[in-house]
Amino acid sequence: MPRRPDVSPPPSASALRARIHAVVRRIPRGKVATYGQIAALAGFPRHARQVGYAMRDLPRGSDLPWHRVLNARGEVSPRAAVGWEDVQRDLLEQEGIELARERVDLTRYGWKPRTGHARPGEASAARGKPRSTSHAAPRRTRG
DNA sequence: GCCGTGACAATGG
DNA sequence: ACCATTGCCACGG
Repeated sequence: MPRRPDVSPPPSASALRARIHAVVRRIPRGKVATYGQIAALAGFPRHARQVGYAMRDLPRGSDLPWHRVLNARGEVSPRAAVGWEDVQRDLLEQEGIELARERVDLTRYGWKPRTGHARPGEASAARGKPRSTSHAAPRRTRG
């Protein structure tokens, strides 16, 4: 067997990254999700930061809707390369997502993937609740 | 294998 | 509501 793993397919993307990508890809147009939310949905709670790195390492021209990922406050997170923050905001508005004072109202544009059976009406009730943004499992704190 | 870094998050003042 | 501090974790040098 001739040499093999010369340029082997180093997933380069750990299972974690692959998982993150899969979740980000599911964010519907016109909606946004937070880093912590993505991490939790990917099955890795408290790995919000890793989501940020995964986004940062995305190749230019990626088909992932990376612009729909915001921080827990509904803001565009600052990154190393300046200038892209405006690009992200543009992409968001392009989808009809409003930014009030550089901020997106998560209660309105936040993506709520069906986890179980959320009834309508509960949504309005949830508004104003001190949601820990940790989603699903409060486990521990911070993350 | 230890140390510093970082597209995050929660808490307290 | 804003700012500073603390906690968490994978990754790279």
